[in-house]
Amino acid sequence: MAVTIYDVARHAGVSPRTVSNVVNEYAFVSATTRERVKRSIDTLGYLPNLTARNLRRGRTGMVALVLPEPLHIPYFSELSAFVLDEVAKRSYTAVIEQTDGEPERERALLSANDRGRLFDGFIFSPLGLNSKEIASLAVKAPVVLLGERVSSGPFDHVAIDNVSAAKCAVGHLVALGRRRIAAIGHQPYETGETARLRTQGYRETLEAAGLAYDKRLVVSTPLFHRDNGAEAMARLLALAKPPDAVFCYNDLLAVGALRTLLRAGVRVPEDVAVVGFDDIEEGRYLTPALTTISPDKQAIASLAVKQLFKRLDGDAGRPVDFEVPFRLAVRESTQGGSEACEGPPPRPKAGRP
Amino acid sequence: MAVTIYDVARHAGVSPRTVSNVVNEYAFVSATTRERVKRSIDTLGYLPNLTARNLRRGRTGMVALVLPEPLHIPYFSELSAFVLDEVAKRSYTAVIEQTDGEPERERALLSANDRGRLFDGFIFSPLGLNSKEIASLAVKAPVVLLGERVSSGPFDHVAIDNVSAAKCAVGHLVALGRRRIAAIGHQPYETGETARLRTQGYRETLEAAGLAYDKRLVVSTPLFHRDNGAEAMARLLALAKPPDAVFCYNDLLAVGALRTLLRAGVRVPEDVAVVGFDDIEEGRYLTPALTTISPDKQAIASLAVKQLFKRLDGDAGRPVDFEVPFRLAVRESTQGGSEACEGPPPRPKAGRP
DNA sequence: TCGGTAGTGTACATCGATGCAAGGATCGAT
DNA sequence: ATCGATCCTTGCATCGATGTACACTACCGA
Repeated sequence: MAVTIYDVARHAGVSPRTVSNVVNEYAFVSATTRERVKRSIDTLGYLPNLTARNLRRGRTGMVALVLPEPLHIPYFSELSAFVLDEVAKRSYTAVIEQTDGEPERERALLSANDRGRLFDGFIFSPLGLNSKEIASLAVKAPVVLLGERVSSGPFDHVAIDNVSAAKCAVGHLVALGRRRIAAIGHQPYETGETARLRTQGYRETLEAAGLAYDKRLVVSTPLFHRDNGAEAMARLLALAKPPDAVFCYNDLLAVGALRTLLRAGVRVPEDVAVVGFDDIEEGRYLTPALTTISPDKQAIASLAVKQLFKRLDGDAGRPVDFEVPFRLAVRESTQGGSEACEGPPPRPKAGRP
Repeated sequence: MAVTIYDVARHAGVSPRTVSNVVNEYAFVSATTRERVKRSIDTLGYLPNLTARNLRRGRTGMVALVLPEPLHIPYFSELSAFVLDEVAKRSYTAVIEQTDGEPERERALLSANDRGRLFDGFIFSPLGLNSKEIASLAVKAPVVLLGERVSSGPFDHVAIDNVSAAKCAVGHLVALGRRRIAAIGHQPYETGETARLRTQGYRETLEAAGLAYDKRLVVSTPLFHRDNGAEAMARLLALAKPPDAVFCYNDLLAVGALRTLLRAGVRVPEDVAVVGFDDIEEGRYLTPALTTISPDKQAIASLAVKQLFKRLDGDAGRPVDFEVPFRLAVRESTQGGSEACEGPPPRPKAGRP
């Protein structure tokens, strides 16, 4: 039915191998032959069967982008758009897998128990599995981790410096003269490494500024969604002494917090300033527009994909950690002038010992 | 390296063919053999090589979800999440392709000039190609179209009734007593079928209510993004007689419009009521929360995927049109009581003549 | 004249699974 | 004892491409 390499070979009067050589741009094919074959290919409308090619080459031609949340979470959809593009540039196919943070699903995907070694490599944003579990998985394909560092695990890793970023955000609030600065999004769970780092940055900044660390101002949330933010903010407003600023661990929490504030008639930023994290597009169109930590998502995508393909091409060097640049995007929800605090330069950080 | 069917066969002392029979749950395998093979499979950790299987079966095991906009557009990311799940349920892999509405890219994907018949089927949300062009493509794989109907083309089709939905939205504004109702999102372009239908519903509702159709209140936008909405709203506010309500052709436009209104100190809904279209999560957390037409996205995804798989399973019946249910979600941006107007029941509409 | 090598093209095996068709085994019926 | 039918298992070919190894032609320098 479909045109195969044999059909082309017959039509051009050469062997299938020669057709293959032309298709793959093997150097030693005479100009004449090459032209003849190319004409046959065009005439017949031949397209290589990628399944066959991949079987022969021992690859699947696909990499998975494993996400801990459904695609409708803006941070991940924005990131995914970049990753898809980067992968497509390399004539590979990227498949998005949604784990919903379920450890079982993450395990299954990575250890390829799921669809049967369907992927040549993984870009993995873990949630359900903690560092040790991930490191202990016997994964055969290259994996690049996104997000929190798996300490000295066998994987490459791309992440923002969460402590610095949190310091940047909270420092901004301090500089604006805020004194009761709350935090929304702490996670006392096993997998909440991101949250822990951000809380650390928050705490250190307060202490450096001579502000007391008040437990009641740190609200834990099970997830990082809008409704969690709304609920957390409600709890903060109910305090005897409510905060005059909030640092939300992501923009969705901030969206929810803002909603609660505005519904309660609290003025933002006059009464309460709000800072988010992620810089999703949604935040720029809020009223007031959201001040937020803006990680370079394009950089995350391109560093991760680039590193993954290095591994696919056989690079067997030590695992590498990349630190992704970020900046504070100051907008109306804090309104201060334009504080500058930026992350590191856009390049690799260091190989690990 | 990887465990193959031969390894299992040797280990279990049977032929590869028998292993295959067990894996594929062929009926006539003795309980004893089946058990033995299964044990070997577990012991060795065998996983079928899907590439090989697909080659043999003449399939790729993949379907493409072809989107006209990047994934970070909320409507599409929400829809994609559903589609991915539906496809995964069927042990197939869904791949998201972003065309950015480029006709060339759409053409290439569908006519499989791109990656070489990589997909067994397509769920295609067209933008760059118009009805005729799509219909004229010589696509071999089954295609289910999302969005505007390709009149009597050879494809199955899932869409909302845009005219009714627009009527529902505008009718709601009329019922609230609004008299100068604007529309944002008209598209005089060749591919703007969605927009045209919505404008039609808008216009018919006005006329039915005895309100004049005023060209100046209908603002065209090149795209359906937030900034287009913001800009369009600014233009409307600059009119000598600004509107007292706006019907936006999607929620992103409404987000932008709302932003402009709030920045200008216009009260919503008191001075201007706003209705959107799509019911993205973002709208529910706006202040004021966005009234919007809520299409059943889960239904879109499941109808489209179900129909696609019918085709993959060999159903060669006439092309079918599905009409997707919708409802008006009344929220703060119009604030009226709870108008009810719903779309059709959730089932197939009709086969075409 | 002969060996060497660079340039072209081909034959055959192979990647890992499944379709096909036929070979045995078992059992009941005649 | 023989025949069929049913149940179970297998050998071989095949899906469409590419890796390997080798054959053949020119042309080079010795």
